[in-house]
Amino acid sequence: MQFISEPAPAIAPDWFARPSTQVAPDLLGCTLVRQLPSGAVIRGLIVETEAYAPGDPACHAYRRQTQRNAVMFGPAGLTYVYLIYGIYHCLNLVTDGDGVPSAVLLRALQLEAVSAGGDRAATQKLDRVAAGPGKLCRALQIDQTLNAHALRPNTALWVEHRSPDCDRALAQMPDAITQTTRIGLTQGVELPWRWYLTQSKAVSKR
DNA sequence: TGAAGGATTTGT
DNA sequence: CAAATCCTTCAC
Repeated sequence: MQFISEPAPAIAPDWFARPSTQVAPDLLGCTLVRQLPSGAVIRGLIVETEAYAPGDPACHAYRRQTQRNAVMFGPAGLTYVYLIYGIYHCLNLVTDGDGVPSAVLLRALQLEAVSAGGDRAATQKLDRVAAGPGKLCRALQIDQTLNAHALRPNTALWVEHRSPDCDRALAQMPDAITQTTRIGLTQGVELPWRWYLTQSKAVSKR
């Protein structure tokens, strides 16, 4: 079953103004849209997310507000992009109310095939290109210059709602979404705040 | 001012 | 399992 379909309405900032643990699973099946400076557009279905919340020792904002994590304390609907291990970038979407530091990490996308044309090998390869938070940002050419970006249609980055078909399919199938623990953390390891589309071939490894 | 370490990925 | 690689954070 494929969830990719026609462009759906863009998600408004208010939609993100809920706890990250609610937004994270709801983002599955939505489409992340990146418009490059050249005007080229890359679209990908969100297939894996993680939530970070207040009181969560793994959250960058756990200790206090700093210059880096400041955007997480702000209003919902903004991006939080940071550099990890000096090599990769990670893309978060800020959630919850103003003053409540929380966000959802986008861990994997199923990229929309532009001209795959039923090529099995090409499709399999495409499934791995954005499978992981670092690879996702590499594929979409996302770096710190996109930090604190407001998600709005026809800007550099925005998110579109699930298609009606996708929404229906996820609602009908109880096991369509898997909830489990987060990856790569040293703290908050036990919290089951990672979600992914169970059947997706584009989720991150490990 | 310095040192430790990280929400990752890749190759040995 | 260790390297790559650099920015952020915290300690002194």
